Amino acid sequence: MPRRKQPVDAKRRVPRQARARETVEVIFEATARILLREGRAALNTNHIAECAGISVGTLYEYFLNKESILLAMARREITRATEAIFRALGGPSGEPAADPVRTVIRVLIAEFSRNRKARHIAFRTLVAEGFGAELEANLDEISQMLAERTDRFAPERRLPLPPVTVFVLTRAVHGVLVSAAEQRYPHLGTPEFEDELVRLVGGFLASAPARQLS
Amino acid sequence: MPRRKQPVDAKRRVPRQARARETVEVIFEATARILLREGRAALNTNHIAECAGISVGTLYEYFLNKESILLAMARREITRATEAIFRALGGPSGEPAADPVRTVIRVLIAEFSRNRKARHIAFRTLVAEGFGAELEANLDEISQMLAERTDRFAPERRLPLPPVTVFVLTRAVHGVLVSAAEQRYPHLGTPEFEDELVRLVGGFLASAPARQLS
Amino acid sequence: MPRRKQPVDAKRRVPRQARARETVEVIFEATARILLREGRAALNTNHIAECAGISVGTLYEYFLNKESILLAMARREITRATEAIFRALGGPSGEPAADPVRTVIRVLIAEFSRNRKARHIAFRTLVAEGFGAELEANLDEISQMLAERTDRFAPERRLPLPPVTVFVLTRAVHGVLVSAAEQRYPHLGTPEFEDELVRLVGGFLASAPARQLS
Amino acid sequence: MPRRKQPVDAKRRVPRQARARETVEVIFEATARILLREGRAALNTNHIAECAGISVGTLYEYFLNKESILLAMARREITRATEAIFRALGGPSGEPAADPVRTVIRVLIAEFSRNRKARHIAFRTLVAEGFGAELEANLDEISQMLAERTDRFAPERRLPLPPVTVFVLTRAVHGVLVSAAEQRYPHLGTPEFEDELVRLVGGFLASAPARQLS
DNA sequence: GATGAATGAGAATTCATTCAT
DNA sequence: GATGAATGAATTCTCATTCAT
Repeated sequence: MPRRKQPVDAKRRVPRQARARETVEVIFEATARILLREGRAALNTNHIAECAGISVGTLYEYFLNKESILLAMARREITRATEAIFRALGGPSGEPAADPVRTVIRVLIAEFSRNRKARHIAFRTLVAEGFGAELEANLDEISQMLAERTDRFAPERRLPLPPVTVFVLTRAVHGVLVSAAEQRYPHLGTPEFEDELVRLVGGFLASAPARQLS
Repeated sequence: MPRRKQPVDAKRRVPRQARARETVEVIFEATARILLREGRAALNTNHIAECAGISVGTLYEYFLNKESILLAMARREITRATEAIFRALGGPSGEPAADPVRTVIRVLIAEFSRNRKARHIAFRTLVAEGFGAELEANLDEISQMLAERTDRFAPERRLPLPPVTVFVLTRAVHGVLVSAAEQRYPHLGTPEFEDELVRLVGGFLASAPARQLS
Repeated sequence: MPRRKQPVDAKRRVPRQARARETVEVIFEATARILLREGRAALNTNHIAECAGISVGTLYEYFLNKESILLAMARREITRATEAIFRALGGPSGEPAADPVRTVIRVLIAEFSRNRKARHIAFRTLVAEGFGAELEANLDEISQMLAERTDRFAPERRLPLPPVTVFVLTRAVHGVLVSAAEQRYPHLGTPEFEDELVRLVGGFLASAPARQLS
Repeated sequence: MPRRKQPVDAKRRVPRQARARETVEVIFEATARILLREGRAALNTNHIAECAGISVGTLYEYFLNKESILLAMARREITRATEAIFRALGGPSGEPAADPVRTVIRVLIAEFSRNRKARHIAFRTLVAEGFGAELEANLDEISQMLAERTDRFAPERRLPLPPVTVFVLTRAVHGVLVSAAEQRYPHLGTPEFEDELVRLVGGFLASAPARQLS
C-alpha cells in the first residue's frame, strides 16, 4: 500500500450518463464477486478492474481508492434496505401493513440474505473508516419511521418508545441479522428464524412498562 | 525474502516466563493503542514493534504473524469475559445467582465497557480472518452454560431452548453491546441500559411457545 | 506517481553504522550515474535501487521518496563546497590566502566540474521543492566569510560591502558556474575561464564607490 | 492506449485564428497558475485542461505533448524579452541609446519582474528537457547584438569581445536576475539594484585587457 | 533470546494520450 | 474543432518476514 491516505469520502466523476452508471455497477459487481469467492484479502484495485473488464484508470475515475468502493457499496445497501422497508409498508402515506413488525423483519431478512459476504464486508469498512454513525443513524431513522407509523395506525400502543428502548431494539435485531449473514448461520431465511425475530421484538415490546399517553 | 502466510493459528513459544508474558502484554498494549489512535489501516508489525519498544524480530519470536496477534488478543478477551461470567455465577458448581440473566448481562456490560474500540477491532479482525466461528462458538458456550444453570435451579422453565432461539438471543445481546461499545453510547453503564437488556432477554424467553418436557 | 505528497524533508533512519553510510553513498552514486547516462526522466526509485544493487525497500529505509534523494545530494554538495572553500582559505583562523578571490573561484570551479549533471539536477530539485533558500543562504554565508576575512587581513579595503552588492556578486558568479556546468560549456576548467571570473569579481569591486570606514 | 513521447518539438496547428490564439493563451495562463500555486509536480495535462476550462482533447489540438507547452511558453518569453531589448535600443538600425548597457539591463529587469516564478519554471523545464541550448543561444544573440551596436557607435571600444568574456558576462547578468526573480528578491526593481548590475557589466568591461584592433 | 537492516513481491495510483461521439 | 471517458504502462511505495550478527 503506497502513500497514506486521502479522504476516502468525496466523490469523483458523478455518474450522470447511463454509461457511467453502468461502469459503477460493473465495479460493484466485480467487488462483490471477489469478496465472495476470494475474500477481503484478495481485494485489490487491479483485480477489481480486471474482473470488471475495465482498466484501473477507469476505476480511479469513479472512486478515490479501494475503501471508497466499499463505502459506496455499503451506502447503496443502506439506501436500498430503507427504500425496501418503506415500499413494503406502503409508502409514507400508504395503508398500514397488517403486521408492521413482521413486514419490516421480513424485508430485512431478504436484504441481509442478498449478497451476504460483500454486504458484510462493505458495512465493516463503513464502520472502520469512521462512518459507522451513518449506519446507526439509518437504524434510528427506520425505527423512527416505524414508531410514527405504528403510532398513527395503532395509537392505543404505548408509544413513543424511550430512546434507550429504541436503541436496544434496533441493535438487537441488527446484531442478529449481521451475525446470521456473516456466512455462518444456515437458517437465515427459514420461517422459524423469522418467527424468532418477530418474537424477540414482540416480547420486548410486550414487556415494556406501562407509559402514560403524552 | 518475506515468506508470506503461514497458518494463522499454531502458537509459537508458550510464554511461560514472567519476562515473556510481559513482552506479550506490551505487544497487546501497543496493538490496542495503534488500533485506537490510528485505526486498522495503520496497524503493521513494524509499527507495533516500534510502539511496543521491542524489535520486529522479537515480535516474531512470540507471534507467527500479524493476524495471530489480533487473534490472541481477541481470544484473551473472550476467555476473560467467559471467566468473568463463570465467576459471577459462582463457578461451575457454586451457588446459583439470584437472577442469572441479570448477573450475566451486568458482567457483559462491564466487559464491553473496558477498552471499547480496541477490543472491537480485534473482534472484527477475528471475524475477517475467518475465525468468526470461534467467537460464535463462545457465545453459544456461554448461553449453553446459562441454560443448564437455569435449568438446574429452575427446572420448571421450559428448557432446553431450541438452537434458533439460542442463536437469536445471544446475537441480539451481543449486537446491542457491540454497537454501544463501538459508538461510545453514553448510556452503556447506566441502570436503564441494563434494565432494557434484561427486559430484552426476559421478554423473549417469556414469550417462548410452550414446549413439552423431553 | 501515486499519492501526493509527503514532506520530502525529514530524514528516515539516521545512517549511524558504517554499513548504513555506505548504503547512502551507493544510492547517491547510482542516482548520479542514471542522471548522467539516462537523464532525469529515467530516474525512478526501482531503477536507482537496481543500479545501486540494493532493494527498493532498503532505499525507502533511507529516503522518503525520490525527491528527498536529490535533496540530500544537493545538500551534501553544498556542505562539501563550503568546506572546500574554508579549507582552501586555511580554516577560520588560518593565514590569509595570497589572493582570496582567486582561491575561492578556483575551488568553486573545481566543485562545479565534479559530477556536473547530477549536481545540477540535484540543485534544481532543491529549488523546485522550495528549499532554494538554503542555496542562497549558503552563498551569503560564503561571501560573508570572505568579507570578514578580507576585512581582517586587508582593513584598508573599503568593506563591508552593502548587501545589494553582495547579492549581485555572489549570484553573478554562481550564475556563470551553473550555466557552465550545465553541460553546455566546454571551457569550464580552462585558465581563461578562471581569469575571466576573477576579473568579473575584481572589476566589480574596483568600481565600487568609495565608502567611509565604519 | 497512451502512446508516449513524440519529438517534443514540431508544432501542431499554427494558431492563426483569433479563437485559436485565445485558446493558447488560456492554456499558458493555466500552466503558469498551476506552476505558481501548486508547483511543478502538480503540473499535468488533465489539470492544465481543467484549469484552462477546456478539454484535454482540445489541449492536444494545440500542443503535441506536455513538454511542448512549457517549451512554447519559454520561447515566447525569450522572444518577448529579445524584442523588448531591440525596441529599447531603437530597432536594428535606429538611433543609438545613450547608454546601451543600462538600457538593456533596465529592460531585462522589467522582464524578469513580470510573472517571476512561472517564467522561471518554464525556463527550468526548457533546460531540463535538453533545450537549454535555445536559451543560451538567445543570451549569446543578445550580447552579440549589443556588442555590434556598441561597436558601431563607439568604435574606440576594444571589441569584439572574446567568446569567454561574452559567456561570463551574459551568464553573470542572467544569474543575478534569475536568482532575484526566483527568490522574490525585494530589491529587484530598485534603482540601486539596476546600478549594481550596470556596475557589474561596466567594471568587467573596463578591466578587459587591451586588445589590438583586428 | 534479541536485534534491526534488508528484502522484494505485490498493491496503489498517476497521467499522457487516444478516439469514438 | 471540441469533448471527456477510457486506457494501461509506468511508477511509487508498503510491510510481512527473514536472518546474520
